[in-house]
Amino acid sequence: MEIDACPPATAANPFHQIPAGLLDGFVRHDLARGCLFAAPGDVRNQVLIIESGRLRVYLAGESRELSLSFLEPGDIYTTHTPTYVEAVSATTLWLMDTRAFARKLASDPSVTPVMMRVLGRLLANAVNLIEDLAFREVPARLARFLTGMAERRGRPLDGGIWLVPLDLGTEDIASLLGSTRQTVSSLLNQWERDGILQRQGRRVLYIHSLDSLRRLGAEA
Amino acid sequence: MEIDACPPATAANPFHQIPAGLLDGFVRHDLARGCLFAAPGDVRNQVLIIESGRLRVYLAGESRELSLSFLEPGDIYTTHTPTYVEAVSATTLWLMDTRAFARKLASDPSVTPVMMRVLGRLLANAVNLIEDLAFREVPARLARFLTGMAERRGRPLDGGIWLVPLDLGTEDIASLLGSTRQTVSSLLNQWERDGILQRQGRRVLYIHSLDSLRRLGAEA
DNA sequence: AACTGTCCGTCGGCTGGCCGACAGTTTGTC
DNA sequence: GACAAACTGTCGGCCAGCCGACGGACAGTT
Repeated sequence: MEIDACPPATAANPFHQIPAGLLDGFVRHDLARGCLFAAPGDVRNQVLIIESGRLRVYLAGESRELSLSFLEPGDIYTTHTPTYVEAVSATTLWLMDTRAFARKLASDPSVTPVMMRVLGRLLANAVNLIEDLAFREVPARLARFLTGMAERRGRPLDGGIWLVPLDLGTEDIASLLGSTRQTVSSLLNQWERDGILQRQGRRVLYIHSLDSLRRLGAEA
Repeated sequence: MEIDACPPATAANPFHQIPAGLLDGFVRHDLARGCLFAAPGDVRNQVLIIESGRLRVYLAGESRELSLSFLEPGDIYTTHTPTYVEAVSATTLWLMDTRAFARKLASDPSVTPVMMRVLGRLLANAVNLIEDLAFREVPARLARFLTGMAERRGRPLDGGIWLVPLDLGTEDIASLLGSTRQTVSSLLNQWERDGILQRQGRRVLYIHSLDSLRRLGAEA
């Protein structure tokens, strides 16, 4: 699962690496934690750039939600797509109307490659998620999610053990995988019994055999 | 299902409505029927414009394939995403390297909106497909696919009946929906027995009750 | 300590729909 | 018009995993 739930920590805020000219015409805006910023069906289409905080992009069905990605400082997104966007923590971002942005693109071609890269990355993420949903079963998705977390966030300890901070509840993980709390719960406990991993409290995960997880993730 | 398996029918080949300047720098190329044109992991990224014929864009798992879209004359695509692209029938297309195309974009800003629209449409399709896979069951997906075809391609006849050209086999439809031939076949036949629709040969579909289909598509 | 809200583990039932199999039908080709 | 190749309809077996239910563990709060 290539969901970007947990990008690598960077010392500097990547927002400040954005070329100054790009922000011309954007308006600064603050969102409180928990604020729903956009929903499918909104008339206004906007381009947004995150300065600080964290946004969650997700789809909602009858009784389930599926998270597509988490936006972090420096990320650019557009509400063109019919998704919900919600502030997971207090967030500062810069906004511009899609129409106005299109005019900006026409007048300043240097913006184009940035935009292309943004769209390309969104598209690649979406395709990866489609592959997961269409071809992989829940155990494989969970295993891939965990190995991804370990690679991005984990710290290796002695004896091939990895310490992975994990500040998501069972339900949150399930929502990232397009599965349910119960299924994820029983898989995690099964693997704990198998000695593949170990949960420590609610925020920390020890992975004893990353290889086993990789094998599980490659299956099906 | 908003998959663009079937863009709006136009009397003339839509390829010839493409502004002449857009093709500058592209190279004409012919593909035989069945030819695999691109696969994930290819180093070359290309932009392609279809002149005639038909291409299928798809993902492949262990033993199943999922079609993302069928490309028809006038369509533009880019192999940026890790997908397979295959000629379903003999196809003539115009190619350009992504790098070169980026330079073209920079020098001729009028191309940008076209490209943005292409990427935006791909992204919207992908998100819709994710929603379908995550939240909707096969009957709802099929119903939405059919109503989409009717809206885009269909012609209303007398008595609320719609004539919808449909040159896809059962298997093709199933692959667009992430389902199987058997399931789609039995659903279509069930609905035919219910009087909702009627298949005429392999290329034409009559929809007697678009409302029923809409209701089926809204379910789950 | 009792009360309450939130989260986790586990079980059994139920079902959507995948899969294999096979027969029947249409289409294309020589 | 005959033969192959490709497509379609249908059935039954089977299983991943959703869903509801319930009890236990851990906070807080009074």
